[in-house]
Amino acid sequence: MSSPNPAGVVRAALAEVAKAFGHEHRVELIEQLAQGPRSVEAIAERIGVSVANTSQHLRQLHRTGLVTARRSGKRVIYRLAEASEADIVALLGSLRRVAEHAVASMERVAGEYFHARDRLEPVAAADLAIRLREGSVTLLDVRPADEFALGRLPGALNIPLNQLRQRLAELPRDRQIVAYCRGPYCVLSFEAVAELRANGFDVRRFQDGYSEWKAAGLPVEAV
Amino acid sequence: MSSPNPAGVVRAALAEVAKAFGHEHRVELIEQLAQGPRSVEAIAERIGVSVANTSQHLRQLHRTGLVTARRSGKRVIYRLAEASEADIVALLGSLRRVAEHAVASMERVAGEYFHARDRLEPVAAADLAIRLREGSVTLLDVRPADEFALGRLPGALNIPLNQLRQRLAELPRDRQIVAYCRGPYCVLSFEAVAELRANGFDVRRFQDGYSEWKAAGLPVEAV
DNA sequence: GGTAAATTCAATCTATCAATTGAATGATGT
DNA sequence: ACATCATTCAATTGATAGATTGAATTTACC
Repeated sequence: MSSPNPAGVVRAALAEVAKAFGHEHRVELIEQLAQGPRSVEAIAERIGVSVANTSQHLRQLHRTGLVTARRSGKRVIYRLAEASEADIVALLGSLRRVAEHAVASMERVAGEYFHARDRLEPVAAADLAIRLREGSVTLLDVRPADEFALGRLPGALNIPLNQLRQRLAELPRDRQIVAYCRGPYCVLSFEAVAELRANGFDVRRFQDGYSEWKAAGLPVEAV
Repeated sequence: MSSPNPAGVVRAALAEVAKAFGHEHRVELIEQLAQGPRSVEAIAERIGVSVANTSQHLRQLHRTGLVTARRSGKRVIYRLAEASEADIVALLGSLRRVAEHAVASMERVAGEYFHARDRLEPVAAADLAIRLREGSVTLLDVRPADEFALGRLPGALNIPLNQLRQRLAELPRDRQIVAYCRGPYCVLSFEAVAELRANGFDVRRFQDGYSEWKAAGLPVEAV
Protein backbone atom coordinates (compact mmCIF):
# COMPACT_ATOMS: atom_id res chain seq x y z
CA MET A 1 0.00 0.00 0.00
CA SER A 2 2.74 2.44 -0.84
CA SER A 3 0.49 4.61 -3.03
CA PRO A 4 -2.58 5.56 -1.07
CA ASN A 5 -4.76 6.79 -3.92
CA PRO A 6 -3.53 6.10 -7.41
CA ALA A 7 -6.13 8.28 -9.12
CA GLY A 8 -5.14 11.18 -6.88
CA VAL A 9 -1.46 10.66 -7.58
CA VAL A 10 -2.15 10.66 -11.30
CA ARG A 11 -4.19 13.84 -11.08
CA ALA A 12 -1.50 15.53 -9.02
CA ALA A 13 1.08 14.52 -11.60
CA LEU A 14 -1.01 15.93 -14.45
CA ALA A 15 -1.52 19.18 -12.57
CA GLU A 16 2.19 19.40 -11.91
CA VAL A 17 3.04 19.01 -15.57
CA ALA A 18 0.36 21.54 -16.47
CA LYS A 19 1.77 23.99 -13.96
CA ALA A 20 5.16 23.65 -15.58
CA PHE A 21 3.55 24.85 -18.82
CA GLY A 22 1.61 27.52 -16.96
CA HIS A 23 3.93 30.43 -17.54
CA GLU A 24 4.70 32.21 -20.75
CA HIS A 25 8.45 32.13 -20.22
CA ARG A 26 8.44 28.42 -19.62
CA VAL A 27 6.37 27.76 -22.72
CA GLU A 28 8.99 29.66 -24.63
CA LEU A 29 11.82 27.77 -22.96
CA ILE A 30 10.19 24.51 -23.92
CA GLU A 31 9.67 25.70 -27.49
CA GLN A 32 13.34 26.55 -27.67
CA LEU A 33 14.45 23.26 -26.18
CA ALA A 34 12.16 21.40 -28.54
CA GLN A 35 14.53 22.51 -31.26
CA GLY A 36 17.51 21.05 -29.52
CA PRO A 37 19.79 21.32 -26.48
CA ARG A 38 20.83 24.85 -25.47
CA SER A 39 22.85 26.50 -22.71
CA VAL A 40 21.21 28.75 -20.14
CA GLU A 41 22.90 31.78 -21.58
CA ALA A 42 21.94 31.02 -25.16
CA ILE A 43 18.28 30.64 -24.22
CA ALA A 44 18.27 33.71 -22.00
CA GLU A 45 19.65 35.83 -24.78
CA ARG A 46 17.26 34.54 -27.36
CA ILE A 47 14.12 35.05 -25.34
CA GLY A 48 15.24 38.31 -23.76
CA VAL A 49 15.04 37.33 -20.10
CA SER A 50 17.78 37.65 -17.49
CA VAL A 51 20.09 34.70 -17.08
CA ALA A 52 19.20 34.25 -13.42
CA ASN A 53 15.50 34.25 -14.17
CA THR A 54 15.96 31.84 -17.05
CA SER A 55 17.96 29.57 -14.78
CA GLN A 56 15.13 29.58 -12.22
CA HIS A 57 12.54 28.58 -14.75
CA LEU A 58 14.80 25.89 -16.12
CA ARG A 59 15.34 24.53 -12.62
CA GLN A 60 11.61 24.31 -12.21
CA LEU A 61 11.24 22.40 -15.45
CA HIS A 62 14.02 20.18 -14.20
CA ARG A 63 12.21 19.50 -10.93
CA THR A 64 9.11 18.48 -12.84
CA GLY A 65 11.22 16.11 -14.89
CA LEU A 66 10.63 17.75 -18.26
CA VAL A 67 14.25 18.63 -18.93
CA THR A 68 17.65 17.25 -18.11
CA ALA A 69 20.88 19.15 -17.64
CA ARG A 70 24.46 18.22 -18.26
CA ARG A 71 27.62 20.19 -17.93
CA SER A 72 29.78 20.89 -20.90
CA GLY A 73 32.83 22.91 -19.95
CA LYS A 74 31.69 26.13 -18.39
CA ARG A 75 28.13 25.79 -19.56
CA VAL A 76 25.19 23.78 -18.45
CA ILE A 77 23.31 22.42 -21.39
CA TYR A 78 19.62 21.77 -20.97
CA ARG A 79 17.52 19.56 -23.15
CA LEU A 80 14.08 18.01 -23.09
CA ALA A 81 14.04 14.74 -21.19
CA GLU A 82 14.71 12.15 -23.83
CA ALA A 83 11.96 9.78 -22.80
CA SER A 84 9.39 12.56 -23.04
CA GLU A 85 10.61 14.63 -25.94
CA ALA A 86 8.03 13.53 -28.48
CA ASP A 87 5.27 13.58 -25.87
CA ILE A 88 6.15 17.13 -24.88
CA VAL A 89 5.97 18.36 -28.44
CA ALA A 90 2.64 16.56 -28.76
CA LEU A 91 1.48 18.26 -25.58
CA LEU A 92 2.34 21.65 -27.01
CA GLY A 93 0.21 20.71 -29.99
CA SER A 94 -2.70 19.70 -27.77
CA LEU A 95 -2.49 22.94 -25.83
CA ARG A 96 -2.47 24.86 -29.08
CA ARG A 97 -5.55 23.13 -30.40
CA VAL A 98 -7.47 23.75 -27.20
CA ALA A 99 -6.31 27.35 -27.03
CA GLU A 100 -7.35 27.95 -30.61
CA HIS A 101 -10.98 27.45 -29.76
CA ALA A 102 -11.04 28.33 -26.10
CA VAL A 103 -8.93 31.41 -25.54
CA ALA A 104 -10.54 34.48 -27.05
CA SER A 105 -7.34 36.41 -27.69
CA MET A 106 -5.80 33.52 -29.51
CA GLU A 107 -8.87 32.90 -31.56
CA ARG A 108 -8.60 36.46 -32.74
CA VAL A 109 -4.95 36.06 -33.65
CA ALA A 110 -5.55 32.77 -35.35
CA GLY A 111 -8.29 34.46 -37.29
CA GLU A 112 -6.58 37.72 -38.13
CA TYR A 113 -3.00 36.84 -38.58
CA PHE A 114 -3.25 33.34 -39.85
CA HIS A 115 -6.33 33.80 -41.89
CA ALA A 116 -4.22 33.36 -44.93
CA ARG A 117 -3.45 29.88 -43.72
CA ASP A 118 -5.40 27.99 -46.31
CA ARG A 119 -4.14 30.15 -49.11
CA LEU A 120 -0.60 29.24 -48.15
CA GLU A 121 -1.40 25.62 -49.00
CA PRO A 122 0.28 24.02 -46.01
CA VAL A 123 2.19 20.82 -46.63
CA ALA A 124 1.87 17.99 -44.10
CA ALA A 125 4.98 16.28 -42.73
CA ALA A 126 4.26 12.98 -44.47
CA ASP A 127 3.83 14.68 -47.85
CA LEU A 128 6.93 16.69 -47.35
CA ALA A 129 8.96 13.61 -46.50
CA ILE A 130 7.86 11.96 -49.73
CA ARG A 131 8.55 14.99 -51.86
CA LEU A 132 11.98 15.37 -50.32
CA ARG A 133 12.79 11.81 -51.19
CA GLU A 134 11.67 12.45 -54.75
CA GLY A 135 13.76 15.59 -54.81
CA SER A 136 10.85 17.54 -56.21
CA VAL A 137 10.99 20.54 -53.88
CA THR A 138 13.47 23.07 -52.56
CA LEU A 139 13.35 23.35 -48.80
CA LEU A 140 13.79 26.80 -47.32
CA ASP A 141 14.59 27.31 -43.65
CA VAL A 142 13.91 30.92 -42.66
CA ARG A 143 15.10 30.72 -39.05
CA PRO A 144 18.15 32.64 -37.81
CA ALA A 145 21.46 31.13 -38.83
CA ASP A 146 22.40 29.94 -35.35
CA GLU A 147 19.27 27.88 -35.00
CA PHE A 148 19.77 26.46 -38.47
CA ALA A 149 23.30 25.47 -37.53
CA LEU A 150 22.07 23.47 -34.57
CA GLY A 151 19.72 21.34 -36.59
CA ARG A 152 17.58 21.44 -39.71
CA LEU A 153 15.58 19.37 -42.14
CA PRO A 154 17.80 17.45 -44.55
CA GLY A 155 19.04 19.46 -47.50
CA ALA A 156 17.41 22.69 -46.41
CA LEU A 157 18.72 26.03 -47.60
CA ASN A 158 18.95 28.69 -44.91
CA ILE A 159 17.93 32.24 -45.66
CA PRO A 160 16.88 34.01 -42.46
CA LEU A 161 13.73 36.00 -43.00
CA ASN A 162 15.42 39.36 -42.64
CA GLN A 163 17.82 38.58 -45.49
CA LEU A 164 15.22 37.11 -47.77
CA ARG A 165 14.60 40.17 -49.89
CA GLN A 166 18.28 40.52 -50.75
CA ARG A 167 18.83 36.89 -51.55
CA LEU A 168 15.95 36.03 -53.82
CA ALA A 169 18.43 35.13 -56.56
CA GLU A 170 19.47 32.04 -54.63
CA LEU A 171 16.03 30.53 -54.99
CA PRO A 172 14.80 28.49 -57.95
CA ARG A 173 11.99 29.76 -60.14
CA ASP A 174 11.36 26.42 -61.82
CA ARG A 175 10.70 24.30 -58.74
CA GLN A 176 8.30 24.52 -55.89
CA ILE A 177 9.70 25.88 -52.63
CA VAL A 178 8.53 24.75 -49.20
CA ALA A 179 9.30 27.17 -46.38
CA TYR A 180 9.42 26.26 -42.70
CA CYS A 181 10.56 27.63 -39.37
CA ARG A 182 10.15 26.53 -35.76
CA GLY A 183 6.62 25.33 -35.43
CA PRO A 184 3.07 25.69 -36.65
CA TYR A 185 2.61 29.19 -35.25
CA CYS A 186 6.05 30.47 -35.99
CA VAL A 187 5.51 33.67 -37.90
CA LEU A 188 8.68 33.62 -39.95
CA SER A 189 7.49 31.14 -42.52
CA PHE A 190 4.16 32.92 -42.96
CA GLU A 191 5.93 36.10 -43.84
CA ALA A 192 8.42 34.31 -46.04
CA VAL A 193 5.70 32.72 -48.09
CA ALA A 194 3.93 36.05 -48.50
CA GLU A 195 7.14 37.76 -49.56
CA LEU A 196 8.10 35.05 -52.03
CA ARG A 197 4.67 34.88 -53.58
CA ALA A 198 4.74 38.61 -54.07
CA ASN A 199 7.90 37.98 -56.07
CA GLY A 200 6.37 35.34 -58.25
CA PHE A 201 7.78 32.20 -56.63
CA ASP A 202 5.84 28.95 -56.37
CA VAL A 203 5.98 28.46 -52.63
CA ARG A 204 4.05 26.66 -49.94
CA ARG A 205 4.37 26.47 -46.19
CA PHE A 206 5.28 23.41 -44.13
CA GLN A 207 2.38 23.18 -41.72
CA ASP A 208 4.46 22.14 -38.71
CA GLY A 209 8.06 23.09 -38.07
CA TYR A 210 11.47 21.83 -37.13
CA SER A 211 10.43 20.70 -33.62
CA GLU A 212 7.59 18.56 -34.86
CA TRP A 213 9.66 17.06 -37.66
CA LYS A 214 12.36 16.13 -35.19
CA ALA A 215 9.93 14.82 -32.59
CA ALA A 216 8.28 12.65 -35.21
CA GLY A 217 11.60 10.86 -35.61
CA LEU A 218 12.14 12.12 -39.15
CA PRO A 219 15.75 12.65 -40.20
CA VAL A 220 17.55 15.88 -39.34
CA GLU A 221 20.93 17.33 -40.15
CA ALA A 222 23.32 19.24 -37.94
CA VAL A 223 26.79 20.67 -38.20
CA MET B 1 -1.71 45.89 -36.59
CA SER B 2 -4.21 44.91 -33.93
CA SER B 3 -2.11 42.05 -32.59
CA PRO B 4 1.34 43.33 -31.78
CA ASN B 5 3.15 40.02 -31.47
CA PRO B 6 1.30 36.96 -32.65
CA ALA B 7 3.84 34.49 -31.31
CA GLY B 8 3.57 36.09 -27.89
CA VAL B 9 -0.20 35.99 -27.97
CA VAL B 10 -0.11 32.32 -28.86
CA ARG B 11 2.31 31.54 -26.05
CA ALA B 12 0.22 33.47 -23.57
CA ALA B 13 -2.83 31.52 -24.68
CA LEU B 14 -1.04 28.19 -24.25
CA ALA B 15 0.14 29.22 -20.79
CA GLU B 16 -3.37 30.26 -19.86
CA VAL B 17 -4.81 26.91 -20.87
CA ALA B 18 -2.02 25.14 -19.04
CA LYS B 19 -2.72 27.18 -15.92
CA ALA B 20 -6.33 26.10 -16.06
CA PHE B 21 -5.10 22.51 -15.85
CA GLY B 22 -2.58 23.43 -13.18
CA HIS B 23 -4.57 22.51 -10.12
CA GLU B 24 -5.62 19.09 -8.96
CA HIS B 25 -9.21 20.11 -8.36
CA ARG B 26 -9.57 21.54 -11.82
CA VAL B 27 -8.11 18.45 -13.42
CA GLU B 28 -10.74 16.48 -11.57
CA LEU B 29 -13.49 18.90 -12.62
CA ILE B 30 -12.44 18.50 -16.21
CA GLU B 31 -12.35 14.74 -15.90
CA GLN B 32 -15.87 14.82 -14.53
CA LEU B 33 -17.13 17.15 -17.23
CA ALA B 34 -15.49 15.01 -19.86
CA GLN B 35 -18.10 12.43 -18.98
CA GLY B 36 -20.92 14.83 -19.57
CA PRO B 37 -22.65 17.99 -18.35
CA ARG B 38 -23.07 18.29 -14.57
CA SER B 39 -24.41 20.81 -12.09
CA VAL B 40 -22.11 22.56 -9.65
CA GLU B 41 -23.60 20.70 -6.75
CA ALA B 42 -23.31 17.28 -8.38
CA ILE B 43 -19.64 17.83 -9.12
CA ALA B 44 -18.88 19.27 -5.71
CA GLU B 45 -20.39 16.28 -4.01
CA ARG B 46 -18.62 13.76 -6.16
CA ILE B 47 -15.16 15.21 -5.75
CA GLY B 48 -15.61 16.12 -2.10
CA VAL B 49 -14.98 19.83 -2.33
CA SER B 50 -17.21 22.61 -1.02
CA VAL B 51 -19.77 24.00 -3.42
CA ALA B 52 -18.34 27.51 -3.18
CA ASN B 53 -14.85 26.31 -3.98
CA THR B 54 -16.10 24.18 -6.84
CA SER B 55 -17.98 27.16 -8.19
CA GLN B 56 -14.83 29.28 -8.11
CA HIS B 57 -12.80 26.75 -10.00
CA LEU B 58 -15.57 26.31 -12.53
CA ARG B 59 -15.73 30.08 -13.03
CA GLN B 60 -12.02 30.05 -13.74
CA LEU B 61 -12.40 27.31 -16.31
CA HIS B 62 -15.20 29.38 -17.77
CA ARG B 63 -13.02 32.47 -18.02
CA THR B 64 -10.41 30.46 -19.88
CA GLY B 65 -13.09 29.27 -22.28
CA LEU B 66 -12.82 25.56 -21.48
CA VAL B 67 -16.37 25.18 -20.21
CA THR B 68 -19.74 26.73 -20.86
CA ALA B 69 -22.57 27.18 -18.41
CA ARG B 70 -26.32 27.28 -18.86
CA ARG B 71 -29.10 27.62 -16.37
CA SER B 72 -31.61 24.87 -15.97
CA GLY B 73 -34.15 25.83 -13.32
CA LYS B 74 -32.34 26.37 -10.08
CA ARG B 75 -29.15 24.79 -11.28
CA VAL B 76 -26.34 25.90 -13.44
CA ILE B 77 -25.17 23.13 -15.68
CA TYR B 78 -21.55 23.18 -16.79
CA ARG B 79 -20.12 21.31 -19.71
CA LEU B 80 -16.93 21.27 -21.72
CA ALA B 81 -16.99 23.85 -24.50
CA GLU B 82 -18.38 21.95 -27.45
CA ALA B 83 -15.82 23.14 -29.95
CA SER B 84 -13.00 21.96 -27.71
CA GLU B 85 -14.41 18.83 -26.12
CA ALA B 86 -12.40 16.31 -28.10
CA ASP B 87 -9.28 18.47 -27.92
CA ILE B 88 -9.56 18.73 -24.16
CA VAL B 89 -9.78 14.99 -23.74
CA ALA B 90 -6.79 14.67 -26.04
CA LEU B 91 -4.94 17.22 -23.92
CA LEU B 92 -5.59 15.17 -20.80
CA GLY B 93 -4.09 12.24 -22.65
CA SER B 94 -1.01 14.25 -23.63
CA LEU B 95 -0.52 15.42 -20.08
CA ARG B 96 -0.79 11.85 -18.89
CA ARG B 97 1.81 10.59 -21.33
CA VAL B 98 4.26 13.30 -20.35
CA ALA B 99 3.62 12.79 -16.65
CA GLU B 100 4.15 9.05 -17.00
CA HIS B 101 7.79 9.53 -17.85
CA ALA B 102 8.51 12.86 -16.25
CA VAL B 103 6.92 12.95 -12.84
CA ALA B 104 8.64 10.59 -10.46
CA SER B 105 5.65 9.91 -8.22
CA MET B 106 3.50 9.02 -11.17
CA GLU B 107 6.11 6.81 -12.68
CA ARG B 108 6.09 4.87 -9.45
CA VAL B 109 2.32 4.55 -9.46
CA ALA B 110 2.24 3.62 -13.09
CA GLY B 111 4.84 1.01 -12.31
CA GLU B 112 3.44 -0.36 -9.08
CA TYR B 113 -0.24 -0.15 -9.44
CA PHE B 114 -0.66 -0.60 -13.13
CA HIS B 115 2.12 -3.03 -13.62
CA ALA B 116 -0.49 -5.64 -14.27
CA ARG B 117 -1.55 -3.58 -17.26
CA ASP B 118 -0.28 -5.90 -19.92
CA ARG B 119 -1.67 -8.92 -18.20
CA LEU B 120 -5.11 -7.35 -18.31
CA GLU B 121 -4.95 -7.45 -22.10
CA PRO B 122 -6.32 -3.99 -22.78
CA VAL B 123 -8.71 -3.63 -25.69
CA ALA B 124 -8.35 -0.58 -27.94
CA ALA B 125 -11.38 1.54 -28.82
CA ALA B 126 -11.38 0.52 -32.48
CA ASP B 127 -11.26 -3.18 -31.59
CA LEU B 128 -13.97 -2.76 -29.05
CA ALA B 129 -16.22 -0.97 -31.54
CA ILE B 130 -15.86 -3.87 -33.96
CA ARG B 131 -16.49 -6.52 -31.36
CA LEU B 132 -19.56 -4.67 -30.13
CA ARG B 133 -20.96 -4.58 -33.61
CA GLU B 134 -20.34 -8.33 -33.91
CA GLY B 135 -22.00 -8.81 -30.54
CA SER B 136 -19.13 -11.00 -29.45
CA VAL B 137 -18.50 -9.41 -26.03
CA THR B 138 -20.39 -8.41 -22.92
CA LEU B 139 -19.63 -4.86 -21.89
CA LEU B 140 -19.40 -4.16 -18.20
CA ASP B 141 -19.52 -0.63 -16.81
CA VAL B 142 -18.22 -0.56 -13.24
CA ARG B 143 -18.83 3.12 -12.51
CA PRO B 144 -21.38 4.24 -9.90
CA ALA B 145 -24.99 4.02 -11.04
CA ASP B 146 -25.51 7.79 -11.34
CA GLU B 147 -22.64 8.20 -13.75
CA PHE B 148 -23.86 5.24 -15.75
CA ALA B 149 -27.31 6.80 -15.96
CA LEU B 150 -25.90 9.97 -17.47
CA GLY B 151 -24.17 8.19 -20.32
CA ARG B 152 -22.56 4.88 -21.20
CA LEU B 153 -21.27 2.74 -24.02
CA PRO B 154 -24.06 1.14 -26.00
CA GLY B 155 -25.48 -2.02 -24.47
CA ALA B 156 -23.31 -1.89 -21.37
CA LEU B 157 -24.35 -3.64 -18.20
CA ASN B 158 -23.81 -1.59 -15.04
CA ILE B 159 -22.47 -3.25 -11.92
CA PRO B 160 -20.69 -0.70 -9.74
CA LEU B 161 -17.44 -2.10 -8.43
CA ASN B 162 -18.61 -2.27 -4.83
CA GLN B 163 -21.50 -4.53 -5.78
CA LEU B 164 -19.53 -6.74 -8.09
CA ARG B 165 -18.86 -9.54 -5.67
CA GLN B 166 -22.56 -10.00 -4.91
CA ARG B 167 -23.71 -9.88 -8.49
CA LEU B 168 -21.37 -12.25 -10.25
CA ALA B 169 -24.34 -14.36 -11.27
CA GLU B 170 -25.45 -11.68 -13.71
CA LEU B 171 -22.34 -12.10 -15.79
CA PRO B 172 -21.88 -14.66 -18.56
CA ARG B 173 -19.32 -17.44 -18.24
CA ASP B 174 -19.39 -18.39 -21.90
CA ARG B 175 -18.52 -15.02 -23.41
CA GLN B 176 -15.69 -12.62 -23.02
CA ILE B 177 -16.36 -9.60 -20.83
CA VAL B 178 -14.81 -6.18 -21.39
CA ALA B 179 -14.80 -3.91 -18.35
CA TYR B 180 -14.44 -0.14 -18.46
CA CYS B 181 -14.86 2.91 -16.28
CA ARG B 182 -14.03 6.60 -16.68
CA GLY B 183 -10.67 6.73 -18.33
CA PRO B 184 -7.33 5.02 -18.80
CA TYR B 185 -6.20 5.51 -15.21
CA CYS B 186 -9.53 4.94 -13.56
CA VAL B 187 -8.89 2.31 -10.95
CA LEU B 188 -12.33 0.75 -10.92
CA SER B 189 -11.89 -1.32 -14.04
CA PHE B 190 -8.47 -2.56 -12.95
CA GLU B 191 -9.95 -3.91 -9.77
CA ALA B 192 -12.97 -5.30 -11.54
CA VAL B 193 -10.82 -7.28 -13.93
CA ALA B 194 -8.75 -8.65 -11.09
CA GLU B 195 -11.84 -9.65 -9.14
CA LEU B 196 -13.51 -11.29 -12.10
CA ARG B 197 -10.43 -13.19 -13.15
CA ALA B 198 -10.10 -14.51 -9.62
CA ASN B 199 -13.58 -15.89 -10.13
CA GLY B 200 -12.79 -17.59 -13.37
CA PHE B 201 -14.31 -15.14 -15.86
CA ASP B 202 -12.79 -14.41 -19.25
CA VAL B 203 -12.39 -10.67 -18.94
CA ARG B 204 -10.29 -7.90 -20.43
CA ARG B 205 -10.02 -4.20 -19.80
CA PHE B 206 -10.99 -1.39 -22.18
CA GLN B 207 -7.80 0.62 -22.37
CA ASP B 208 -9.48 4.01 -22.42
CA GLY B 209 -12.79 4.86 -20.80
CA TYR B 210 -16.12 6.50 -21.27
CA SER B 211 -14.70 10.01 -21.79
CA GLU B 212 -12.38 8.94 -24.58
CA TRP B 213 -15.02 6.84 -26.27
CA LYS B 214 -17.41 9.76 -26.24
CA ALA B 215 -14.78 12.27 -27.36
CA ALA B 216 -13.88 10.01 -30.27
CA GLY B 217 -17.41 10.46 -31.54
CA LEU B 218 -18.35 6.83 -30.95
CA PRO B 219 -21.97 6.16 -30.08
CA VAL B 220 -23.19 6.49 -26.51
CA GLU B 221 -26.46 5.81 -24.74
CA ALA B 222 -28.19 7.81 -22.05
CA VAL B 223 -31.42 7.69 -20.14
C1' DG C 1 46.94 27.13 -7.14
C1' DG C 2 44.68 31.17 -8.72
C1' DT C 3 41.56 33.73 -11.61
C1' DA C 4 37.69 34.29 -14.63
C1' DA C 5 33.30 32.88 -16.53
C1' DA C 6 28.79 30.55 -16.30
C1' DT C 7 25.40 29.09 -13.54
C1' DT C 8 22.98 28.36 -9.29
C1' DC C 9 21.63 29.41 -4.63
C1' DA C 10 19.65 32.22 -0.97
C1' DA C 11 17.08 35.89 0.48
C1' DT C 12 13.78 39.41 -0.31
C1' DC C 13 9.77 41.75 -2.02
C1' DT C 14 5.62 41.71 -4.57
C1' DA C 15 1.87 39.77 -7.00
C1' DT C 16 -1.18 36.22 -7.73
C1' DC C 17 -3.90 32.27 -6.34
C1' DA C 18 -6.62 29.06 -3.31
C1' DA C 19 -9.85 28.43 0.23
C1' DT C 20 -13.26 30.17 3.29
C1' DT C 21 -17.08 32.79 4.98
C1' DG C 22 -21.24 35.37 4.74
C1' DA C 23 -24.06 38.15 1.97
C1' DA C 24 -26.38 38.70 -2.56
C1' DT C 25 -28.62 37.08 -6.74
C1' DG C 26 -31.88 34.47 -9.54
C1' DA C 27 -35.17 31.04 -10.11
C1' DT C 28 -38.86 28.13 -8.16
C1' DG C 29 -43.08 26.91 -5.89
C1' DT C 30 -46.69 28.15 -2.61
C1' DA D 1 -45.21 38.46 -2.28
C1' DC D 2 -42.62 35.13 0.43
C1' DA D 3 -39.69 31.41 1.54
C1' DT D 4 -36.41 28.35 -0.28
C1' DC D 5 -32.74 26.49 -2.81
C1' DA D 6 -28.59 26.65 -5.97
C1' DT D 7 -25.13 29.41 -7.26
C1' DT D 8 -22.23 33.44 -7.38
C1' DC D 9 -20.01 37.48 -5.54
C1' DA D 10 -17.08 40.08 -2.32
C1' DA D 11 -13.87 40.31 1.09
C1' DT D 12 -10.39 38.11 3.89
C1' DT D 13 -6.57 35.16 5.03
C1' DG D 14 -2.83 32.28 4.17
C1' DA D 15 0.04 30.06 0.76
C1' DT D 16 2.68 29.96 -3.49
C1' DA D 17 5.06 31.76 -7.45
C1' DG D 18 7.85 35.23 -9.93
C1' DA D 19 11.44 38.79 -10.30
C1' DT D 20 15.42 40.68 -8.63
C1' DT D 21 19.77 41.05 -6.30
C1' DG D 22 24.24 39.68 -4.72
C1' DA D 23 26.87 35.91 -2.98
C1' DA D 24 28.40 31.15 -3.59
C1' DT D 25 29.66 27.11 -6.63
C1' DT D 26 31.61 24.82 -10.19
C1' DT D 27 34.62 24.26 -13.93
C1' DA D 28 38.10 25.96 -17.36
C1' DC D 29 42.21 27.68 -18.42
C1' DC D 30 46.64 29.72 -17.40
